[in-house]
Amino acid sequence: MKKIALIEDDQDLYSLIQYNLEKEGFAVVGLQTGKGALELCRRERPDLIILDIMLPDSSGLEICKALRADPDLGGVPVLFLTARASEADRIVGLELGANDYIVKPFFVRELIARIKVHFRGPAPVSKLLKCAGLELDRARCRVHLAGQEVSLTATEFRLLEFLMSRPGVVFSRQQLLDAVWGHDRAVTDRTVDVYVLRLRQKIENEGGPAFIRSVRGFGYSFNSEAPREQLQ
Amino acid sequence: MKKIALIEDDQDLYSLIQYNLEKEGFAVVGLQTGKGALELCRRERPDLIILDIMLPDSSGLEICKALRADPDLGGVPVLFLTARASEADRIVGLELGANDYIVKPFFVRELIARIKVHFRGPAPVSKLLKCAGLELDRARCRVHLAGQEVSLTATEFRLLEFLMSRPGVVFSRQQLLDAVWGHDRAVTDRTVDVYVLRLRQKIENEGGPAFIRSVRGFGYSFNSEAPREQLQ
DNA sequence: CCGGATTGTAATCCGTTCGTAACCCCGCAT
DNA sequence: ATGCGGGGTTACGAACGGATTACAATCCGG
Repeated sequence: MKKIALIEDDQDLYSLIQYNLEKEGFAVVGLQTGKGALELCRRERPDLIILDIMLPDSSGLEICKALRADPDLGGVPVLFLTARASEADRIVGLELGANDYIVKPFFVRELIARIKVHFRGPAPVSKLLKCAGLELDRARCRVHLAGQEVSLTATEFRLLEFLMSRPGVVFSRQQLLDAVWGHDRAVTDRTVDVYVLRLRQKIENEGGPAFIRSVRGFGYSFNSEAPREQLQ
Repeated sequence: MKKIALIEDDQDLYSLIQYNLEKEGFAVVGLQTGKGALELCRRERPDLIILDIMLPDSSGLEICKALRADPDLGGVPVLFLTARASEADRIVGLELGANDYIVKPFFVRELIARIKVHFRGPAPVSKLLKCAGLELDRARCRVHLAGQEVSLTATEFRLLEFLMSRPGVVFSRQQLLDAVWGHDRAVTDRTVDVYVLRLRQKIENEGGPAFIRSVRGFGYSFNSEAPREQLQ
């Protein structure tokens, strides 16, 4: 569960935001003054900080500057929430290191949506395709079968990737050629057979599940139906 | 130099934004229609995409969805620029995968500031990248192997830094050229081979770990898998 | 302005991978 | 049985992709 620090002096607004954040499943820690904000963040290590700029005892801008200077908190997204709407204010806020600048009045649900943008992470999470002991890691271009790495060639990898990304769907040889080899390439459709064979030899160690299913007269598909031992 | 794709049908607004982006040192590629936007992005590989929602021939929302589904472009920040100001519109836009949602009319300098937020690097990455005796200090631009300093040229350093910052992820030669050399430079992709070789000669003293992995048909990656002595 | 370092390209070498053709095998319909 | 259509399997030459070397162009400090 993500933890959000909320620094906002207006009691009503504080409660409103807190209520909505908690409804969304976030943990909220916060203050209605600016004084202890830095210490709070150091102690609580929030995943994101919502900062009012005009606080009675100190400026949100100062707090932001201090946060950015802190080696432990420098990477935490800061989101300004303020009534100061002028172009100059916005630019100062953003250039000071804030990740977003929201002007009051604002829509609560937009605030939530913007918070979620930061948690979506710029991390192009390595998309893993998994099925019954078979794991394909797109980012790493690697395939593991029961924990053991299987070495595939580029074409084998792309073919398996395509089939695994649409489990159960049957593709004709021509469709596979278009998708994996490319429309422009002029390749015999029997080539697909050979690659399916090569894949099977590598990932279907005998006794194991039959991952690739031949559909007579139509083509091939990745076996989504709990590909346990084929009992024929 | 960062490259920005601008999809905006209004001619005046397009020119205004283009002028200001270029003044800030960004390279701008763009279209005034939505039709070829996806192809443009696939071809140009921008670092950020500014997208109008209401285009004459297609919807920016659709383009965004397609961008997010593309494995190569899914990680590129998308910034909506639109007159649709309702709460529902904003939420749809942000939840569709946009990284920011700016309502017209807007301040040009705020747009620039928000773009820079994305380039500040969402990377709260540590200044020191380490892996099995290899240490790269971003701030000092120095590399140590088993305590000994290794002297790298600027290009070698940037290439190693990029690879080490995303261990395990495989990058095509083109991606590496875009990231390390920059989009604008016209460089053969074979050049990457040469730099990988030079790096290997400097950091892979024989008998030691194999840090850079060649992935035939795909590209190169930094070896994250506990690159201990190769036992062959 | 010189000389070394750095950068990018071209050319070569070599093992791997690719794609095809040919053949085999199986199930099915006549 | 027999022929046929479609998939499985094998083998092989061609093409590709990556490593490596050599070299020209450019940068940069003295």
